[in-house]
Amino acid sequence: MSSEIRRSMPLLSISIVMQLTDLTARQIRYYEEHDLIQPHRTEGNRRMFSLNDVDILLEIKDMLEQGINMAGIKKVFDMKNDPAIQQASKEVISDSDLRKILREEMRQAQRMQKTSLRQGDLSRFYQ
Amino acid sequence: MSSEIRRSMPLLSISIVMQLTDLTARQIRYYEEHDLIQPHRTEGNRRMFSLNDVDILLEIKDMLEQGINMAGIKKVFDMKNDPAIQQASKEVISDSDLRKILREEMRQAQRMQKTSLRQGDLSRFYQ
DNA sequence: ATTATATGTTAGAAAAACTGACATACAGTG
DNA sequence: CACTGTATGTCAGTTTTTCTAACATATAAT
Repeated sequence: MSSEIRRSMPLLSISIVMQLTDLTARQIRYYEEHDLIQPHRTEGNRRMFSLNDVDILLEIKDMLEQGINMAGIKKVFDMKNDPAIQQASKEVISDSDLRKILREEMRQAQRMQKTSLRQGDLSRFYQ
Repeated sequence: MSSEIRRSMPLLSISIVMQLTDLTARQIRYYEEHDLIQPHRTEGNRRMFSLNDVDILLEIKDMLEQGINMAGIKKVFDMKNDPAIQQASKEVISDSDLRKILREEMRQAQRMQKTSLRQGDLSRFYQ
């Protein structure tokens, strides 16, 4: 999809992403360390972020504020990328893991709603 | 207009603008020197460009390739910003200046067409 | 032949970003 | 209560990026 290509263009330096997300450089790098984002690198090894990355960072921020930890956030993103898990089909996640995630999601249900809204926050920056 | 605000947000470093426009840093700074763009500055004095700036740079590039010089480009932008000149009304530009510009525009008419298209080139980067 | 224009190149300085290490607040657990 | 793990702060030393200013140069205009 060409719109994916656009939104995934690595145009933004870390300082701009800090402003856009209100996260510290430390936090952004930490989330990368945990594989939640994979910013592009320049020849000189500087991180370059796409608008997609910024969206993801805003989601991470919201979920953290809701008390979900890295592991939980990772699972949530995994679920997004693989709808199969929603059918509880061939997923490689243990039953206890799955129950844990679902329980968490239940408990945070209303606030998750707020998260979904928050996701759209960045739309004002492109188009 | 809020869409103006979006497109005028200074998000891009000069190296990214170089990639996007295929201009050198020297060229970009030279055009700024001639007041064709006014990039924002960080606290540390680094230039930060908006998508609008990039569009303008692409227009400058096209016009230069068509043989229009800085002065001509300046006038073209002035005309854009002040539609009054199109009516040849209260403009502060001398008659000879005006004739010169118009002659230039005539001669480059077909290619100016191409320029207008070129302006839209960047649309693929936002939305 | 001279001048002006647009751009290249270089040097030295300053800002921004990187990694890695150590510090710490807070939550959860035995 | 002491202990541990998690997410983040902070600092040091280094590298990359960007800045200005100056000088060089090719091409076009006079």
